[in-house]
Amino acid sequence: MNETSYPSKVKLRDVAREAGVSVATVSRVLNESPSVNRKTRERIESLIGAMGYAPNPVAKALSKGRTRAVGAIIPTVNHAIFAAFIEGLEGGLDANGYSLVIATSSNDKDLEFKRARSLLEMGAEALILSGAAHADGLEDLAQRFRAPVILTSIFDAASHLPTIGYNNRRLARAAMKHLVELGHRRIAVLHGPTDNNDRARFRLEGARAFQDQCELSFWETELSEGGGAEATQRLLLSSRQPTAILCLSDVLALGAMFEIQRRGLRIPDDLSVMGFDDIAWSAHANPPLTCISLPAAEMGRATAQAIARHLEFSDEICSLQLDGELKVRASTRAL
Amino acid sequence: MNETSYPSKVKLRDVAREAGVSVATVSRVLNESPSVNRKTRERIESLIGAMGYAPNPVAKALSKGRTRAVGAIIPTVNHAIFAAFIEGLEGGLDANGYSLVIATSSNDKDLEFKRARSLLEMGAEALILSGAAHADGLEDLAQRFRAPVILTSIFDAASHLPTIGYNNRRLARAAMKHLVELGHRRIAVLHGPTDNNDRARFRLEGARAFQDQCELSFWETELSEGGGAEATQRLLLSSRQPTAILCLSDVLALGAMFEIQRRGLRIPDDLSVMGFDDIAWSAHANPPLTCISLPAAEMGRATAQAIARHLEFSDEICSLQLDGELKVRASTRAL
DNA sequence: AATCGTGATGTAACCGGTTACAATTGTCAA
DNA sequence: TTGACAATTGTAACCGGTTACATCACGATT
Repeated sequence: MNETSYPSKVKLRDVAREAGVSVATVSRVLNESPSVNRKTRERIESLIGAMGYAPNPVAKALSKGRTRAVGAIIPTVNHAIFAAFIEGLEGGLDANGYSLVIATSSNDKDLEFKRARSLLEMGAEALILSGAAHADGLEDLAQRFRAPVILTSIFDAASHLPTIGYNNRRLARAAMKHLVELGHRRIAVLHGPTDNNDRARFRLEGARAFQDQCELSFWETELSEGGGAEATQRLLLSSRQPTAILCLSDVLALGAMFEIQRRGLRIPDDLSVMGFDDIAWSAHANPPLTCISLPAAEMGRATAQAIARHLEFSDEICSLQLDGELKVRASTRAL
Repeated sequence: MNETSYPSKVKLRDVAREAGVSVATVSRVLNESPSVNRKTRERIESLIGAMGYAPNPVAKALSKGRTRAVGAIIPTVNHAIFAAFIEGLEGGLDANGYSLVIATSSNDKDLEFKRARSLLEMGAEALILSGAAHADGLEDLAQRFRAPVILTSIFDAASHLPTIGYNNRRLARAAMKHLVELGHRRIAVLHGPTDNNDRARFRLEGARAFQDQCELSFWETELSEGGGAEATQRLLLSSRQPTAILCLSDVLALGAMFEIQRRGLRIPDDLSVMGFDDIAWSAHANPPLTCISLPAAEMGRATAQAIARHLEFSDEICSLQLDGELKVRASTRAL
């Protein structure tokens, strides 16, 4: 430490002066321009290290017209599946030199629009959203800022915006198929709010595809463990008891399992329970939860990759379908 | 829509030209300088609206020397308690016109240091960390960037950096006290990794305070539901069975409950279980989990407030102790 | 009438980088 | 010797705002 305790921020020009060259040359060294003499480059590089110079990213952003920031708006970070997604996303962006700015929408389209505007005004170079349904004008807005929009958590080949996610409808069908193949014919479907949440709607549609083959009942509730418990309580009081419950989100399944066991019923002997997401605890539940497993973290990484490639090399952002997977564990049984 | 589909970004100077004034005047209108003639101001304001002008935040940041971005580094977003914190933080910052940039450290000090550097180099005006233990030099680094550092999830009046959080030691003592008052004398304490995690260590110390009054055993495991299940499995095989398990994180408690019930034991009849955090599902578990409830979202909001006030009005950031609360539910019983 | 003060606005430097273009130097072939 | 050319480096405009300071018009004061 031979520096003063508060080295007033060293700038490009300071390095240049010290090195006896112009700012342009130092800038070239920083930007790995090939046309710098090797000795000069080395001298400047060591000087940069010695002086502890770090380029001001704001100035760089202004002159390059690039912020290297990406904005993501998710309904809530407080939900394991989004958290896993964010984790993958942040890791993937960071590895490519981008930073992630997060905002939450609480599934409110207007709020989402506001947050989108502020992210874009902040300089976000791309916008990551969840689901397919958004406020009118959001797309125009992003276009005005020339920021690509990527929809996640869903896959829709027909969407004119790129989607990176799963085919929720198909996966819900796969879940139903599993239950039906086990012999279940009376199935209760628990799901979160469907307005303002198209993923929930798609999953619901997938489940409904089996309406002819079995007796389905649908129970909407708040998307939380409490909601799962509450809906289960209701359905256990209904006249025709199901033999299986399909929860279109694992958090609902957790609540359902709690409630079922609270009533003294056994899973899967008295009632099969199936989830959707495969969040961290699902494999360790009692009994381990059969569910559709979604690669949320991978979705985050894939999204990061696609954005980085688009922003760096103008590669088109292609929709990408990630495969969910049926994880048969012990919470479902054949009738 | 009488604009072309891609209105090439309108700038301050465009508005100025259109209004027939200089850029300075328009800038004054934007910055609410009082010395602008009312009629001029109104004309410019309406023009700003009509032209859809939005100031470039990067340019503003460069000239003002302010980015209005705050960086937070948390171990993982994929954990309900951090997620709740982030939610409160993001909301609080947004309300004050700041944006939140998130990075994760995986409880790795070196990685945390790297992430801190990149956040600061990005222009973060403040740095929010978790816990008290950080890489050497991190504080110097932040000082060099003149960014205040706030430690969260802990409260330590003696820390020379401001801390906003709970007294983990005291709260762990409160948890133990509850169990002891219920008559428990053989207690197993489940906890996550303690190296690189001082919050875990503090909680552990708090629990250890009761070492004289009762027989304690400590079980370290991975901080996850799986870890909780695994440790519980081990401890249920041990020779001296505890009458109660204190889990120093709710996720561990969830795993523990699953495992206990998997073994056919009843909670709390055969074994009391207590948690620490009070995450979303805890109140709905079967049985509802007795635990120490931490106001994580409030911690986020308080942190946002403190930072905003510091950055706006240079108010000193004061340490703030938030009170956890013992929530007695049904997973513990008197012996 | 000359001076002064005040409110409103303009001018231009500045924030800290990037980069097009100009300038300089040295090398080599004609 | 000299012109052409390549390699290196410098100059200065530019990114889009902010703001200190200068300027100007106009009514009030003496």
